[in-house]
Amino acid sequence: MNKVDGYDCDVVHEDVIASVKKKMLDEDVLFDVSDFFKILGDSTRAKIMWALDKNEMCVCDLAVLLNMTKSAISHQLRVLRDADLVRFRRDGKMVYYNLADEHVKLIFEMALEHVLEK
Amino acid sequence: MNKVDGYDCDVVHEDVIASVKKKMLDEDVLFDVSDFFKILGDSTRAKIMWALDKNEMCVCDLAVLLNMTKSAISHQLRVLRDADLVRFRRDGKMVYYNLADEHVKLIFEMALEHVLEK
DNA sequence: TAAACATTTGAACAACTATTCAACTATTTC
DNA sequence: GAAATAGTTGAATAGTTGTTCAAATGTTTA
Repeated sequence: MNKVDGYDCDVVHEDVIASVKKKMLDEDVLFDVSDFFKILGDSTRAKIMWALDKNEMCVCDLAVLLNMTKSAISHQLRVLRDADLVRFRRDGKMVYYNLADEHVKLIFEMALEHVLEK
Repeated sequence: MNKVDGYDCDVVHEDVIASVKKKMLDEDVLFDVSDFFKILGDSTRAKIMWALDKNEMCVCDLAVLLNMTKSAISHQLRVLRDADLVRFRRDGKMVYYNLADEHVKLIFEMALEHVLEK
């Protein structure tokens, strides 16, 4: 099934492959980038990020706004925290969340433009 | 467990919730946006998009470049095609793929900036 | 037409993930 | 200190998804 080099096809454009390979980002970086997209690739987290871009909110606010349990929201906020996309501050019983990153806003807007362009 | 309105907590910032709700995007749009991110949120697809941004390539080229089977690449190319992120042209036995969207390049670069900023 | 090669596809399997539920911590207020 | 409220967490479950494998399609060439 496989060819000499372990590939299951002939190498047809070695020059292109070599040229692209040279320009390719480090594998780790590409993993980090796709991990970043993976986080925005869940609609609950996307909604949370979108909401926090408009206003600082507590867990309860987010739960009411998105019509979900506090637990579900809290789990996703943990993911966002671990990814350094949100920050939080405690005030009494409540914990208020904020966006940690301004890039996200721009990326969001650009993705939105793409989606609406159909 | 739940309160009057079916929420499991008191509504503490009704004004904020109302204000954000008004600004919130249509649910369908938010789903589309997160679906878009979901597609870039896989490292194989991210690598394919990155490679195609550098050069038009056939399935075989991509398989060799990314050290994967043609089948695996082809499956992911189908996902990218269904999402209108790549276009293809057939030339004899080979099928060449291209980026279909220029937004992606910018979004990618911005995400990269974010990732490298640590 | 048959053989060879590039690509596609469907089914199956393994790995991952989002939500639920119940139990827990932290803070305030009575 | 006890009760009430806000939030967090771990385990379990159900749903999703990426890769593999085998079989298929489409195209060229002998």
